Amino acid sequence: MFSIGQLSRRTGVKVPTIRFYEEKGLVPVPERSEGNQRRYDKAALDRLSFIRHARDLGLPLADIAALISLEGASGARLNEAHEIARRQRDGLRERIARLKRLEQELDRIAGACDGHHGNAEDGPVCAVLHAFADHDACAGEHGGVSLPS
Amino acid sequence: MFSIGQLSRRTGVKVPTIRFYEEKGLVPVPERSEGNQRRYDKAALDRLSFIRHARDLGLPLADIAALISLEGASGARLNEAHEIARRQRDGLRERIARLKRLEQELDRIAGACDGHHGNAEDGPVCAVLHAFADHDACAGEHGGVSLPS
DNA sequence: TGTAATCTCTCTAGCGACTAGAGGTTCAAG
DNA sequence: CTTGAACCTCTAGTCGCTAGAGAGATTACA
Repeated sequence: MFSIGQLSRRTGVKVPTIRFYEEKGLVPVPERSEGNQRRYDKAALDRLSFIRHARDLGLPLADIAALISLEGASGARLNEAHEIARRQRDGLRERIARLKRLEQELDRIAGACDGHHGNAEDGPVCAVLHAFADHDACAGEHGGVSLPS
Repeated sequence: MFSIGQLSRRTGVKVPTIRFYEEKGLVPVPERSEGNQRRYDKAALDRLSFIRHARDLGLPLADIAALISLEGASGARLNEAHEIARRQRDGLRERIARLKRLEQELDRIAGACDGHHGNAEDGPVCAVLHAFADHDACAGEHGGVSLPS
C-alpha cells in the first residue's frame, strides 16, 4: 500500500497527473486512508506503468483506454489491440517522414544568410525572414495540410 | 481588398484561425467594410502566408511573433532570426531521433503476436498488451521523460 | 507527546493552437 | 427584392496535462 506520492516516484507519473487519470477513468478509483488519502496496491502500479509506457510511445489516452478495456479479451477483440499498435506505428512513420522534410527546409533557412546583413534601407535585409515567408523556395512539399503536432 | 473568406482560401488558413491570429496580435487589425466585415489587402495576405508557412515548419506562435517583430531589423537583432531557425531545426532533429526509437518499439509490439492468441483462460493472452506494459522489453531507452508532442 | 515539515486533499484556472456552435447581420447574385 | 452564402461576436470545448490556493493528514524527530 503506497501513497500517491510513492506511486508517482515509482512510475515517474506526476501526482496531479495520476489524479487526472483517475478522473478520466484510466486508473481505477483507489481505496482511501482514514484521513481520505489515496492508497494504492501493486495492481495500480502495474496499470499506471502500462499507461506511462503507452504514453511514452505516443498513444493518446483514448487509445490507451481502449487497450485497457481489452485486458483479458480474446479472439477477434484482440485484433483491436494489434490494430491500435499498427495504426500508431504507421502514424509515427508518416510523422517522421514529414519532419525530415521540414528539417531540410529549416536547414536551408538557417543557412540562408551567413552573417552579412545589408542595411535596413537596402530592401530585403536578411534571407532568413524571407525564407520563412517564401514557401515556393521549399525544395519539396511539406504536407501543407496538417502540422507535425 | 478581400474578405476573410477569400483570404482564407488564398492562404489555406481557416477563417476562425485568422480571427484567432488577429486576437493574438499576429495579424494586424484590418479595415472594415461599412457592414463591419473585415477587409484585407496584399500586405495581410503576405503576413498570413508567412505565419502559415512558419506554422507548417512547426514554429510556435510565440516564435513567429518574435520573427515578425524582427521585420526590418538590422545587425545584431537579426541574429535572433537565425537563432530561432537554428533552434527550431535542432529541436526537430531531436524529435526525429526520438520518434525513430519509438517506431522501433512499436514495430516490436505490433509484431509481438502474429495471430495465434491463446484462450482467455490460459493467462497472458496476447503479447501486444503485455508488450505495452513491459518497458523492460524495450530494445533501448526512449527518453522516458517527455512525450513526442 | 508536541510540533514542524512534508504530503495530500479538492477545486479552479491556465497552457497552446485552435475548432465548433449559437444566434444574429451583411453581402452579392438572380 | 429575395434568397442563401458568407460574415459577425461570443462562449465553450478539445487534449493532456500543469500550477496554484487554501485546507487537512501524516510522519519524523525532539
